[in-house]
Amino acid sequence: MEQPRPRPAGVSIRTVAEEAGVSTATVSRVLSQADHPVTAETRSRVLEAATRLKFRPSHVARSLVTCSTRTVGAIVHDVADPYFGEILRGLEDTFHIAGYQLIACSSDRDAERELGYMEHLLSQRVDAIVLVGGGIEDDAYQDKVAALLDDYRERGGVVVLLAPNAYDAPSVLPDNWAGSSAMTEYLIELGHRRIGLVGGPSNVRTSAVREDGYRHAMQRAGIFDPMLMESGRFTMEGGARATAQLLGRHLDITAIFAVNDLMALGALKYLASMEVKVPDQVSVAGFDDIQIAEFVGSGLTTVAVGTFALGQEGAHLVMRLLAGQSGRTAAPPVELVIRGSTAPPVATDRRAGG
Amino acid sequence: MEQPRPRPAGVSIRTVAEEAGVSTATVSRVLSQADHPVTAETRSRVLEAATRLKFRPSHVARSLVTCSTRTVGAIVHDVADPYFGEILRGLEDTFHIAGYQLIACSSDRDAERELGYMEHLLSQRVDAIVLVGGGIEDDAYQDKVAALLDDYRERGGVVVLLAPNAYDAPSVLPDNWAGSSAMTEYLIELGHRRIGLVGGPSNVRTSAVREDGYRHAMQRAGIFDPMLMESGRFTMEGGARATAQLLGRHLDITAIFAVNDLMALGALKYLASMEVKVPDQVSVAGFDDIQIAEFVGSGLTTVAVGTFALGQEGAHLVMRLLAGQSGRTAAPPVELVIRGSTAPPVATDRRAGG
DNA sequence: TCTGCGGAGGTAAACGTTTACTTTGCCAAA
DNA sequence: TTTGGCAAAGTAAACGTTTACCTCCGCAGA
Repeated sequence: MEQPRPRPAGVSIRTVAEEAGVSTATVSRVLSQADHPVTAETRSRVLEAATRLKFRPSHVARSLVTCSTRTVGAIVHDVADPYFGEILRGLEDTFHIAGYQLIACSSDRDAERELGYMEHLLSQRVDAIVLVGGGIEDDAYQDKVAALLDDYRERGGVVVLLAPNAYDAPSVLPDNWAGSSAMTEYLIELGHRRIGLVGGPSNVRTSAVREDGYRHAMQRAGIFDPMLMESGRFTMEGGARATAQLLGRHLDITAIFAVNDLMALGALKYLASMEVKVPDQVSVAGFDDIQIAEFVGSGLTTVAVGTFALGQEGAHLVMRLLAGQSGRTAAPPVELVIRGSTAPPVATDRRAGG
Repeated sequence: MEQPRPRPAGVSIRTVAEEAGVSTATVSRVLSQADHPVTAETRSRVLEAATRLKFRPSHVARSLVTCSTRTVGAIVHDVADPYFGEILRGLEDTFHIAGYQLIACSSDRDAERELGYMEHLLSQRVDAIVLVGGGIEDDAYQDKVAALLDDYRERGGVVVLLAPNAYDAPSVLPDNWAGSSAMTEYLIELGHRRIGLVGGPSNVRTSAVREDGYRHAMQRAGIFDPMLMESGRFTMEGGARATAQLLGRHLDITAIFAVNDLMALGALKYLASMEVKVPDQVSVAGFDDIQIAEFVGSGLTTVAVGTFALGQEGAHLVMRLLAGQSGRTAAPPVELVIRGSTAPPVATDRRAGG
């Protein structure tokens, strides 16, 4: 199984100690900046020996004794998805400053795979686990997750949520519901009535919450119609397909709200292929405000969740918890970003009797 | 410095051994699937005890003795950049199957930061380091990298390159030069003569290589003009800015070739804001074929490097090397992907006496 | 009956650090 | 001169595994 790598002629702390003519304790004290006093002369002797031998303390040995790996695992749905990429970057940046490493895990929204990753991370003894992707709605899976994570936290592990999840833990969650209903309201205010919703997989919580915000706003305006909803995978293909479905129903849809930017891009692509003008004939709005959103066509109207900042906040929360401080769950505000893909519907009503 | 997490009432292999009434060696043999024989009855006793105690072997202790962390570090320029995100995903997927973890490091094309990450990874005793981003052109930096990595490899570490680098190591490199010259030739064949090049940072090797392919093709056609070249950061903003510069020179540019898709998106954005029609007035081509390329407007013409596959190949190469097999450097072919953003230049020549 | 062998299990020494607990001087105060 | 205290260093026991050896036992072959 394990390829038995030949044990390298290891230069360990002991080698350095001999070279410098001191004990290993002293070397450790110098190299790990412990607060034990060491004379300047001894210190420099150690430092010199260390560089001469190209010594680099083994993080794994250190972890074993300190019970801290200074590593955190982030479980996302897909690193290749810009939304997660950006959050990851936020996490990484602030963790990096504090000397923490980040292990990225793409669960692909697959319960099996996600659990596998979690177990791996637990074995790895990561100091914390950040659940970036939304939880999956599946009882058996949720039970296992809860068992695993409860156990983990009992043993000192820290868990932080960056998306809605059935599992309860400190979190920093953008207000998906508010963003979604606000965007829907905005479209309604523009004058749209037949607003199609392009939703994500029904078993992903984030998606469900955003759909709910839409539904609420539509109902409040008295124009909700379940036929206006369609869902697909959280990808561009998924968005294109769902849009095709929606338009295929001939409901005189004048606006499409996709619950994530990638799906909105798919919608745009489909509309372009059908030669439907955006926003002249159909408005399109997304959610997330990933970086490209600003650069596609005349800009995609969307809900900014501040991906990068979200990651940073998450990392800070993790570190506060690690330091034993009580991490308060936070809910950063979301913000409507109006760009060129939305406009009032055309005044001319194609239906008889307006 | 280190927050001294209270040493958890650890359930270790010893606890399990006692619970099952066997020695730690036996527990280890059962749990690590060693080939030492164990009776079915003992095995099940151990397994039972382990689950009863929720025992999960410590990867860090195991790493200490096996000299293998089953972890590899990937240094990219930016996880939030789709190009790297996709490669990372390819790496992760195939590493995951083999039970390896991936630590993602965004160097931000900063020599200091990259070196810091490398040192961190070495301390961490990762089994391999994958350099995904192109090397930076800076002698002092390159020397340090070489010193670090040479030392690392002497001690059994594996280094793999996924982009051109001054440092020499096994690699899988898409043929950047060929792709770039092929794309330029394609634009020339379409009839374009004034083809602007939107280049990346001059100190990033990948960028330099791609620019060189362009230059070669242009010179071969006898239409090279350094004024047609402009560069910026490898981002959408960078692309937009460089495009603005280029067009500001009034060179009758009819096509723009950006050396990466993100920059091409920036170019598209700028052109849209200037109400320049693509491809009617100006053709735009990119490089990389990131996922969104297909979904922006009528599709971005680009050079596919097979990001995902590149990652997969890279991971396989790493594992071959780790297994002691000689990893042959590979150069997967690139491929022109023609989409809607390119077309022959307009026949009407605005210049007098054309 | 003896020998040898192989299966099943145990013992204990690593692996490379940190750190609680010494020890050793040295100096000031009594 | 003793005492106490403190700075600077050393000793050795962890941390949680793996694994090279060793032991024990039962059984087949001579």
